[in-house]
This record gives sequence, C-alpha cells and structure tokens, in this order.
Amino acid sequence: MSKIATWNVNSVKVRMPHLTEWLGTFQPDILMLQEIKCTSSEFPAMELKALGYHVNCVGQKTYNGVALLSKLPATDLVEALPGDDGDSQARYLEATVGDLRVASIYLPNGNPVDTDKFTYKLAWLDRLGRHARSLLASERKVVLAGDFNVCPTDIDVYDPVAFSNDALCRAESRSRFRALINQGYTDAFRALFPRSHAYSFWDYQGGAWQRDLGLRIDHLLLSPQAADRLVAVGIDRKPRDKEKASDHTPVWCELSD
DNA sequence: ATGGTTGCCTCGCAA
Repeated sequence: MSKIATWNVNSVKVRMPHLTEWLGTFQPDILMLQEIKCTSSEFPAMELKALGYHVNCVGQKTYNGVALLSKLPATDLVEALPGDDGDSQARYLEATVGDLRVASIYLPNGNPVDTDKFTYKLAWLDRLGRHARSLLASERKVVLAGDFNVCPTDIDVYDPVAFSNDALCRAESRSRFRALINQGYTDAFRALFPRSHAYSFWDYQGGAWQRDLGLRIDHLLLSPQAADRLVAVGIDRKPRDKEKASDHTPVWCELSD
C-alpha cells in the first residue's frame, strides 16, 4: 500500500513545524508540495531527509516552487512542464518513485481574468493536457498531484454564483480540467465521494475556515493503471485548523500494490 | 462596504 499526498504549504519555511509534525503522524510514502516560496538551495532538505525522505525540489525566489518528498528515491526527474522553454516559473516536478510516475503541480492562479495571467493559465492547462496525454500513453501508474487552481464543478465551491467569473471557476478553466478527465484520468477524491461538498482551500480572509467557505482546488489525478489500485482518499482538515496554518490542507490517497 | 489576511529580500504584489 502506498500513501500519496499533496499539500500547498504557502511557504515551506513558515510551515516547517506543521510539515514535520504531519509527516511524522501521517507517514505518507510520497508527498508533493507546492508554493514552497524559496529557492532550491534554501529548501530545508536536511531536516526532511532526517525524517526519512528523499528530497527533490524546483524552487525560485519569493514565489511558486514545488517539491517531492519520497521514502523511496526519485529518478528520471523532469523539472519543468514540457512545451514552453520560455516559461521560467517553478511550477512542475515529475519523477519516478517505485512503480509510480508522479508530478507535483502548481498551476497558475489566473486572476484577474482580463489580464495576461489568465491567458498564461489557459496556455499552461493546454500544455499540461498535451503532456498528460503522453504520460497516459505510457500505460504506467501515473499520479498528477497538486494545486490545480481549478474548481472542477459548482459543488467544489461554496458560492458558485460569486465565483462564476473567477479564474478558478471560469468555463475556460473547467473545460480544460475536464479534458484531462476525458483523456482517462480519474479525480481520486470525486471517484470515491461523488457528491460531497469538501474543500481543500479556505481563504485567510473573513473567517472563511471557521465558516467552511472553501474551494476544492487541490487534486490527485490518476491514470487508469493507478485508478484501478485506488482504495482510499481523503482531505485531512486538521492542519488547516492550526495556528499559522497554510490556507490549503493536505489531500491524500492510498493505492494498493 | 472595492473591505479583509498572509507571506514575500515589501514600501506593492500575489494569492
């Protein structure tokens, strides 16, 4: 059995106490991190190695940044989403861990929608779609995990009307996410909880966490070979309830061997 | 009500 999780930590340096505690109690085999908000050389690799994890990351100064923690070593690393050599933002890390091909993804937010940020997001989603198709063709167990910054449907957002023009909910974003599903990827959480309103992100503002005004934007997408092994999935709300919490909380799944 | 909060080598920007 493998426990695989994704967590947008919103600054790994600030979140190290929560991260180390969560690793110790949950004991994931693979954890994909987003928004580490530091360069690769600043990443606290030594402390995480001391907890029994192999550490790989793609960082940049101030913004973005993704990482991969794994109990088994990671090989054959791809450190940027293929398809645009001019894209220098640290948003993608893919590797082989055991018999899994995994990717840590931090998709562009895309707001405001009347700017080039939205154009960049849609282009990034198109690139991800092309690359995801090539991964699917490998017929391996693939897990695309991360902060997709897409609410797939209206049940994934606490106020669909208020968010209807937000980049996370716009039809252009949802159609591209749905295209991934239509290729053959399974949204792990939705596969086992078809109707539940469960969120992975709550804004820091306005008491959103206390009022459960959230969005489900962190996802685990499984290739058919991985989806056949899916035995459990969940959203661990406990870290979000702590002092100095990230605005996201971990999403996890278990795959049988 | 154009508010509110967090993190970043900050005096605004991104989320």
